[in-house]
Order: sequence, then C-alpha cells, then structure tokens
Amino acid sequence: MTADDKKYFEEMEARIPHGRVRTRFAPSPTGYMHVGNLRTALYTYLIAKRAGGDFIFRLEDTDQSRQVEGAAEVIYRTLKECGLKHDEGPDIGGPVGPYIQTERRGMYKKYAKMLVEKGHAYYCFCDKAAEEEEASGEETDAKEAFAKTDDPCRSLDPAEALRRAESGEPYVIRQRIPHEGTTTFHDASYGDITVPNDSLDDQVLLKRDGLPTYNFANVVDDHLMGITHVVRGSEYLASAPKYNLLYEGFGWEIPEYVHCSPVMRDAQHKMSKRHGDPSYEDLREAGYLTEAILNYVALLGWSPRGEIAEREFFTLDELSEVFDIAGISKSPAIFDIEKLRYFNAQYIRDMTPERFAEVAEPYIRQAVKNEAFSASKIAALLQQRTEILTEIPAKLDFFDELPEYDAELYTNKKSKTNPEVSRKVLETALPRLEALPSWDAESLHDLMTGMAEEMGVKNATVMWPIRIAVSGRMVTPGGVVELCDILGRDESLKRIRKGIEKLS
RNA sequence: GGCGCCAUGGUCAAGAGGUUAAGACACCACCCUUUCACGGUGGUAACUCGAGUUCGAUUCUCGAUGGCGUCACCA
Repeated sequence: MTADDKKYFEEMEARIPHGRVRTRFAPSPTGYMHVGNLRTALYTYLIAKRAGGDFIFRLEDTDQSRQVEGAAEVIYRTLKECGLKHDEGPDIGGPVGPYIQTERRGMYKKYAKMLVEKGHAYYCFCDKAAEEEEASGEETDAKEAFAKTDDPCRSLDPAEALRRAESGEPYVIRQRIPHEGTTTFHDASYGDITVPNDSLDDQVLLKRDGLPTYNFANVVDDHLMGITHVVRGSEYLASAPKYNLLYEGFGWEIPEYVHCSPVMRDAQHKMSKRHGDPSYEDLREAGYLTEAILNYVALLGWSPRGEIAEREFFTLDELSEVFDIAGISKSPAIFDIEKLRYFNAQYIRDMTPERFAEVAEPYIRQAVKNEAFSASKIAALLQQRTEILTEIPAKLDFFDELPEYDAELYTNKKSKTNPEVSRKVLETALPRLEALPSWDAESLHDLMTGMAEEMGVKNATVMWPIRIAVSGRMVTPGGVVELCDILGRDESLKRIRKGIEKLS
C-alpha cells in the first residue's frame, strides 16, 4: 500500500458520519418502480425517520449493459410523489458522495486491492468466455458445476499475480472464502443465520471492466456512507454471509441487516414487470391515490403492534412515528388489489368535498362535456360511490345524451311500478315540474314526496319512473332529485316527455 | 441437487405454553333507503402433517411436506 493510498483511505474514513441512524435506498436504474421496490424504499425511509436519522439515495448503475434510459427519473419521481424525501443523493449531494456508483469507480479498485493485500481476495486471470459458457449451460451442466473445483488462481503466488495484473493482463478480483468452518450473520427480523463456508463461492468483487459487482460495491459504499441499517429484499439473504466475511476482512463494523420478504403476485410468483404487474405509476394511472398506495403497501409485510395493533390507516408522518422493525413479517405477502381498492375508497371518502371535486373533475369531464352540468355537483354524487378514479366516466354516460333504453326499466317490483303506473306518474309530474317556481334540489324533493303522498303511494313509486326517464339507466349515481337538479329544468322535462312518449 | 428462509381463514394479519384463536379485505344475510352506493348489525371461514418436551401445545424442539430464495464478471 502506498503512502498516497493510505492517506486516501484515512480521508475516506474521516468523512463517515457517526452516531446517527443512516439508511439508504439503492436501486439500480434498470427497470421501473414496482410495488416491492416501493415498499423497500418506504421501510428504509421509515426506519431512518423513526430514529430521526438520514435517508440516503444511491444509484447502483454498475452494470453497463443494462442501462435504461430515463429509469432513474421514474424512481426520483415516485419517491418525490410519495413524500419519501432523501437527505442525501445524486441530485442534492451530501458529505459522502458521489452517490452514483459509476462515479465512484476508482474507489472500488483501491478497496479491492486493499483486500488482496490483506489476503481476503485474489487476482483471477481465468478466461471470461469459458466461464460464461459454463454459466449459461444446460441444467445438467449447471448441476455438474456445483461440484465446484477450486479456482487455480486462488493459489497463485501473490507477488506473481500482482506482476501479471500490473503488466496489463486482464483480471478480476475474487473474494477468498475460507474452505472450513461456518459463518453466522444477524438479521433484525430473521435472527441469526449460520451457513457452512463451503457453500459459499469465491465471488467476483471487481469485474474485468474495473467496475465492482453489486455485492462488493454495496459493502464498500455502505461502509463509506456510514449506513447503519441495510434494508433490502430477502433475495439477498443468501449473500449476506459473504458480506460479513468482507466486513471482517476489511475490519469494518457490520451494519444491522433488515431483509424484507418479497411482494408476491400469487403464492408462486413475485410481482414483476414481465408479468404485467403494476408499478407505482401504473397504479396511479389506474386511478389509485398515492396516500392509499403507500398506506396499503406499508401494511403488506408489516403490521403495527401493541396498542395500535388494530389500526390500519396511517399517513406517512404517522408511520414515521410508529414504524417498528419488529413488525416486519418474515413470510411473503400476496399483493391484493381488492384491499388496495378498499383503502383507496376510504381515502376518497375522507377527502373534503372540495378536494374530491378537484381530483375527480378531469374524470368527470371525460364523460360529461356539457359545461352546464356542474362538475362539483356531480362530484358530490360520486364521492361515496367511487373506489378508484378511473371508474368515474362509465357512471356518467347518461348525462350529455339520454341513452336508448328499454321501457322494461319502468317495471320495478320493489318500487311498485309498471308501465301504466309510470306513465301516470310522469304525466302527473310533468306539468308540476313545468310550474315549479324554483328548480333546486329541495323544491324537487318536496314536489315529488308531496306527489307521492297525494297519490297515496310510496316515494319510490314516484321517484323510480322519473329517474328512469331522465337517465335511461337502471342504476345511477344519485337519485332523481339530484339528477334533475344537475340536468336542469329544460333537459329534465325534455327527457320526461320522451318517457311519456315511450310509454304511450 | 447443495445451502438458506418461510408456514394461522381465499388474502393481509394479531396472538400466546392454558384464549370463545383478534382485527381488516373479500363473500353472504339482514337493517337503512329514492336505484346504486355509503352507513349499521350479524354470519361463513384458519393454526400443513408426524413425533418429542409438558399436567397441557397452534405456540418450544426435531423430522416430514409444501412454498420461496440463492448457487453470474446481474443487481
């Protein structure tokens, strides 16, 4: 190790913040923000915030071949919309940057070489093409490969290996895993897990292109960024022992691991883009609210304990106060869109009428182009009847134009109506409505209930036929009174005349 | 196949060595009602199996079974 290197390492160490909880969300910008990702980001954020700590965003872009245009933007946008604000990251900087792995590439090499010097890693000059062939071989070949043979480079003379590497011969750096013994690591939710060392392989740390592998970059970055809690998917559980060996090799303190079980589409399959499972943005587009998505996702794999065990509605800030690692579930959770829908409906009902009118208006106007029909009045009808925003337009298809409908709709057992009764109701109502001094909900209501009383029939007997006449629909959001109010006198009367015609 | 993890109703899940085994979604019934909703009340439905420990295990231990993960110069 040169004096310069030594100084470099010391400087890097000096930057590391101590004494506070620091977590990081470190996605690779290769895909989209699926629900499992979002949940990991949420938990990571909550663990930091619960402890009053820092939430760091880091981009893991070491795979040159899998760069996806714009993928990072999707992640930024999602985090921002969800309110998962990071304290440090590529876009805002911070004390331990850079926060993009490709911009840190020089560092990994230095640390990999340090590990070689310490004897916990070695240069490997084996042919890449041959290895790849082996890796992509048939299943039977793969099984044979399990009877793994020792990498010949493992026993190369260190001085000789160093000479070859420095002479320009292509190489990778591999971790030297002990052949004997076991390694135990601790996870906050899974407890202690012990594995035999001979089940671990001498994984590549530094690739031929000089960039680190995911596993190596993680360890180096997490240490150098002062990460105290490593929150990630349980698919990384199997590589955790190798991490411990790495930390021990460096002589670094091991962070707390928090592995999260996957979010499943069904009992057998994880949620995945490939199978068309929705991303955060897909859900938004489908009419789900951010708050509802976040609340539901928080409960997918975590549950409140103690006094709040029965509670299920939480804002992000509330979660930041009560989130507890102990409540994280160890088994996979199946994503249930029905329950998300329920949360969404609850959030919609909890909105103020004004707020709902605001978010619903674009959907209302998809179906109701006639500006004379008040969007806010329509919204008022919709609020208790809407579970997801996208189902709004279909409920309003009778506003702009009275649809063709069957006279059979006038027959309803419960309302005690049939074509004859309906015709009589419409004919009685028409002149009265024409003469109604003020066209508003209250007057309309009084007129119709008054009529029912006069005729000696139940309210429904009067209301049903008129509602059918003005809407042409068996099922409508809101009753006759509201519909007539919104449609206005002219349009309502026109539709009622048409109804009489139809029944004649 | 090796290694590892997991296992309470259809789903999310609480729970504890002794309970009538919570709660929520979904489903069903009834009530409310001006259709549909909302709201209210009630209901159907679960501890994978087998040993062991124990006075007593769904809870602890072991095993089986099943599911998942991993075994890349991908993350």
